Amino acid sequence: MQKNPAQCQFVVALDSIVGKWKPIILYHLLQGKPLRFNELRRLLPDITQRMLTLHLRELEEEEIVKRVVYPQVPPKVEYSITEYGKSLSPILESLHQWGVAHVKRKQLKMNNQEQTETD
Amino acid sequence: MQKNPAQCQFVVALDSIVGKWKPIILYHLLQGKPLRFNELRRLLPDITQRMLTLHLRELEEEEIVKRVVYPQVPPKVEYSITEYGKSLSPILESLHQWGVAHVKRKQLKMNNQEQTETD
DNA sequence: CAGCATCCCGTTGGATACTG
DNA sequence: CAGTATCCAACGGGATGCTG
Repeated sequence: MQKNPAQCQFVVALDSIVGKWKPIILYHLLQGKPLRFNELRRLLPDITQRMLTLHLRELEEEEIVKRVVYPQVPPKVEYSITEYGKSLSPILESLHQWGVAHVKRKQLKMNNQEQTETD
Repeated sequence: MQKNPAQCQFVVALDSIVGKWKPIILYHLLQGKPLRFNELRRLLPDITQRMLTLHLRELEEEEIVKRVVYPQVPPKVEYSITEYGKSLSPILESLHQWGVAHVKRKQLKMNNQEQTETD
C-alpha cells in the first residue's frame, strides 16, 4: 500500500463503496425507506443470500447502514441508511452520472466504428 | 450483474477507478505533467512493473490516459491525463475528502473507546 | 527504458445445503 | 424470515526473470 497518507484516503473511501453489490445496495437504501432482508433480495435478483449478508455487515461496520432487529416470530430485520451514510450520496450520484456519460461515449464510438467499417 | 440499466452505471464508473493503484496513478497524472513510466514507478514505490503496465493499459483503453511513444533509443514513453480523463477529477476529489473524514471519524471513535476502557 | 511472460497465491464472490 | 456453514472457482495482484 502507498505510504503517502495524502494519497491513501482514496482507498479508504473506495473500500466503503467497493464490492460487487455495494453501490446498488446503497442506491436502494438511499431512497430513504428501510428495507427488509428479503426486500433487498427482491431488488437485487442476482445476489446470493451470502453476499447480501456479507455486504450489509460491512456497511454496518462502517456505520453507513443501520440494522434493526424486531424481536418477533417470524423474524423481521430492517436495514436503513444512517445519517452518516447519506454523506455518500453526492459521491454515488456523481459516479452514477459519470458512468452514464461514459457508457454513452463508448456506444457512440462503437457506432462510429461500424459506420466506417461499412463505408 | 444487475439487469436494471439505471443502476448498473455505478459499476461502470467504478471500474474505471478501481484497481489497487488506479486512484493513485490518476492522482499523479491529474497534476497535469506528463510522466514517464519510470517516473510513475518512482512515485509509487511499491507498485510492480506488471501492475503499473496493466493499470495504465486499462486507463488508456478507457481513454482516460494518453500514451505517447517517442521512437528513440533508449525508448521514452509518456503518460498523461486526457481532457476526458480530467472529468474524473471532481469525483476523485470528493472520494478523497470523504476518505479523509472517514478516517478521522474512525480515529475519534477509537480514542473514545480507549477513554471509556481506562475509566 | 519500458515493457512482456510465467508462475503462484490470497481474496472475493458463487453454489448449495442447513437452521433458529 | 433471515440468516450460517461449507466448499469451490475466478480473478486480481505479487515475484521473478527475460528482452527489443
